[in-house]
Amino acid sequence: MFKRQKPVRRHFTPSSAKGILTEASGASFSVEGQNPLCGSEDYNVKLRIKSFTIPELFIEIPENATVGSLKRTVMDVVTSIIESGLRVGVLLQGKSIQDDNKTLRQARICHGENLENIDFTLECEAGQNSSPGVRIPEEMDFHGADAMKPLAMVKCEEPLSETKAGYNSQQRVQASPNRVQSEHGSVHSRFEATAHEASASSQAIVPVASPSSEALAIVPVCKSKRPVIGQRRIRRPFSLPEVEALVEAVEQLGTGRWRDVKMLAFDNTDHRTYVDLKDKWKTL
DNA sequence: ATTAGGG
DNA sequence: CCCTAAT
Repeated sequence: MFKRQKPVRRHFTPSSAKGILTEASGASFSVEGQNPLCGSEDYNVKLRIKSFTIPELFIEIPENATVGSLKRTVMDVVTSIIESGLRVGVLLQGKSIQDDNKTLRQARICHGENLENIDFTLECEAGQNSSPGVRIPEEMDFHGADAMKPLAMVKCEEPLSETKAGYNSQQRVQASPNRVQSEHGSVHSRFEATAHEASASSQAIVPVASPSSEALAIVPVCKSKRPVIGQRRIRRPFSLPEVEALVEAVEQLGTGRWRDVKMLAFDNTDHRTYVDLKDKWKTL
């Protein structure tokens, strides 16, 4: 007989998301110098970020997994990136601009400069500032991801430590435009996922790019959940696909077997516990 | 660790 | 979603 498998903690490591500017050929912001207001010194630099793209998402999932679980896995990765708290970084010519007090002009982000190589990066917060009210934009625009070039892969490993509490990482990721290449090798690892009969296990690895230099030391991952204990989880309304998956699972298993429902339909969805599923069913 | 319900 | 008593 087999005992029910215990829930495995999976780590989807969010690593990075890069902001790319796309416009015609790659970079996508337009810089214009105008000076509507003042004198000769007042130019406005217009930077338009059309979309944020996740450089490369590397997911390893068994062939017998369902398309739905694949989608949820991807969603989980993306969500955890956002959920973990993000900070914006600016890189010009591959160099990270650290001094927040510089004016754009001092940082050379201004009219007359070559702004073809500016990058906006999204970095995970080191866990300290988790604002309770972090919202997850349900409609973040990630299109165009396939246009990116792989940069570096980060490997996510299962922390030896047990709890999520211990990981605050500054996983930062960078993105660099296609032109920037780094010569880092890519490594990836898998997580132990428990697979069961038909249950699908999946591991997701998120790549990170380490661009130019120092700024990014990549670190494992923080389970995306903030280490802060008593933190109330952010509210994440069930999406239609989730509701459908829940309904289908309950149709098969019935009520009262939430752990199985979780395994059947949400096995790779870390943020939905069987208690959550039970609660959702209650409100349906 | 799970289930079942109230908070 | 959280908290918990009861399994």
